[in-house]
Amino acid sequence: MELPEKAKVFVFHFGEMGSRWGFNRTVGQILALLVIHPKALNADQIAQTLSISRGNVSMGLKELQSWRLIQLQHVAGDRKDYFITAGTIWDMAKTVFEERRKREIDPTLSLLRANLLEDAQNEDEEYAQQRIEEIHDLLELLTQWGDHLNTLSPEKLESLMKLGSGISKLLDMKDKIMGKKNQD
Amino acid sequence: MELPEKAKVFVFHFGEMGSRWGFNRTVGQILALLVIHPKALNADQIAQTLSISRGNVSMGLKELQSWRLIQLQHVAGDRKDYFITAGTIWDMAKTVFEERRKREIDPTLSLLRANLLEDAQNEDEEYAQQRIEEIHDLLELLTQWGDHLNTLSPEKLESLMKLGSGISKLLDMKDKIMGKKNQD
DNA sequence: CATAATTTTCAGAAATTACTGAAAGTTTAG
DNA sequence: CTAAACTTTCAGTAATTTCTGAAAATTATG
Repeated sequence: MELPEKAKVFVFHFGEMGSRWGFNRTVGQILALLVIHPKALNADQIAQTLSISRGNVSMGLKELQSWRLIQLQHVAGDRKDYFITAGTIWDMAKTVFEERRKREIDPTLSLLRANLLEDAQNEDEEYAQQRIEEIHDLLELLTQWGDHLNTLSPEKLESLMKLGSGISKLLDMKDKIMGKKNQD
Repeated sequence: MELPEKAKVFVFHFGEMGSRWGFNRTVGQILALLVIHPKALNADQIAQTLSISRGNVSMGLKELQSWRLIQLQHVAGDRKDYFITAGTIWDMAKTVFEERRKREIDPTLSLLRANLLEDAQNEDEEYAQQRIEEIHDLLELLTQWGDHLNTLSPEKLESLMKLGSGISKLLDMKDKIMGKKNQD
């Protein structure tokens, strides 16, 4: 399957960006291909289109499934496994945020929780302790906030994001009404 | 300089997580070390403490400066360059978000902008075009939102994040008051 | 159950990324 | 200007990651 020029540019770009997004070139390319392709594709089609080995495609698809970004789709009368992207672009973005949090924040948060309670032995350790605690609190806040945002419907989330500078006014408004009860 | 056990755990963990955060092991370790160390450190101290080569430290410090996460500090009576972390943990988190956006989103946004305007030649290209456009819109929205959040004071940002599920109510409130003017 | 179709695994090869340490470059002091 | 103190660069090496392709495992068909 030969891709149109524009599609190629898109796919190669995803390949190049892949490593910055947490996966490798091939995985990036496979994802890009599935994103722009209207119909489900099987592993051989992907391998042939991207000129990569069958084994590599298998590993890439596994990786993308672990990210919950693609899903299997069976095609009637065909024994092969076909794949499509999981949900809308918006869904995928949410998933990426969640998965990245799992991989980039959760391990650190666990470690800090486990190591946080013991007290410091001297002044230097006291300082270290404090900064580690700050990191812990920040990561915890971020995590909780991410959870909350994830419970919002796409519409609400979108309208929140589109508030722009309105968010500041809204916060002021809330403070007035609530009488700054939650201030610390 | 020998680190206390707890500090070691922290530093090594940052080293291991480094690659997930967009830099390498050494850079992660140097950052962690500077975060928990109360005083500024010079390159030799860092190299010795982490048991890595002087050249590697030089490259790592350069990288961390390009991330705007550390800054030079001169120590009176000493010709060596000393380094400390740039700002509070909170400041650093903001910086990381900004820098990651630059590295992970901006290049894609540029490409999509440049490639978005031409029209599709057939049905398949039309589909690809639409999905690419969705990605473009999403990235643009994310970027703008990030910009807005960055203009908020740390206090306001924190109070926004601490709203939790209150954010949903606040949005409803706003819709009522504004008469859903901005709805699309 | 046998066999054909398909997917997965994984050892070795290739490609990429990170690190060392010595040489080159820069800055400061006298 | 010269020398000493310090930093950066970078060629070569080491470590890590990715990729291939053939063999093993799995799944479906008759």
